[in-house]
Amino acid sequence: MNRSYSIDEISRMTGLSKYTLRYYEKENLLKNIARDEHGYRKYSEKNLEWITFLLKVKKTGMPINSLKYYADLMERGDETIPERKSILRDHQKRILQEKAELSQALEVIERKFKMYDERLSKQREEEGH
Amino acid sequence: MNRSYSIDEISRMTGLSKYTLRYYEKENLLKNIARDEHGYRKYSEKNLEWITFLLKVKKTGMPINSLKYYADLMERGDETIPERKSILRDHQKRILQEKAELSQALEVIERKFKMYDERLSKQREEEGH
DNA sequence: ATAAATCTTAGAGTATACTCTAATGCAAGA
DNA sequence: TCTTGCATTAGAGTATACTCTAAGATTTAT
Repeated sequence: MNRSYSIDEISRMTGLSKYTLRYYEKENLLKNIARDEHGYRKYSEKNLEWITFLLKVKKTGMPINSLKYYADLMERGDETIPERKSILRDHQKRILQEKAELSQALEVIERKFKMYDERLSKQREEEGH
Repeated sequence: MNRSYSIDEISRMTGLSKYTLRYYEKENLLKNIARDEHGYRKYSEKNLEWITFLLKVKKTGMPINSLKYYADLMERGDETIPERKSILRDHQKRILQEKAELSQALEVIERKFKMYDERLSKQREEEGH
């Protein structure tokens, strides 16, 4: 099972437009995409896995530039693993900070809800008298 | 204590540049900012509170347009509280989704770490023999 | 007195990440 | 055969959110 996927299949599977897939390739975020005898892109399982990983990380705020750098490291082989780990560790930290930020925002919103509910019930009281 | 703050003080307190503070005002995200006798902005505590709230929410992904709409609702008075609550509820949902996204990303990154560590220890084994 | 801070409007510039068009051409399916 | 899908390059357009400049004017601080 060494199956490959067309750009349209990958587009549907990842939610990225074909434009974006070609753009990522041009920007060197996606490398080593095979071609069939007519020059059509043939994405491998490995390609798909990388895209999936990339999207997960990108969605959590890693900019394309950093991902490009990471992709370059991957291409350079296993001796770059320590540096890749270090990039991921940094991103991990940012994710944790971001989670803290989100929790704080949830608290702030909860407080607003309470404030609004108090105001609304006061209004109803006044109407009742 | 009805103290007010200059644009420079607010800038330092919020981390927003003066440009951005003026820009937010122009975009109607910030309203009812008083002026002194020379036309200088005098931010009230209320203004500051709103900016703080706005920033917390903005940092968690609410676009300026939505915040502008929210600010408009605030201006229209208490009868818009239900709609404001609904906006905040929607944003709350997005934050929870985002938190889930972040947790998933953390897992993915953890998996990568393990993969890398295995590869590195295999390398060391091979060197050992 | 001089430098630094404030104000205004209008608009240009920057950064990121797409998104699409144009023009051209090959290939496969109904 | 005709439509649809794929390919290319180069560049324009969109959206968001700033960020800064210019030019002129007043005010405040050293």
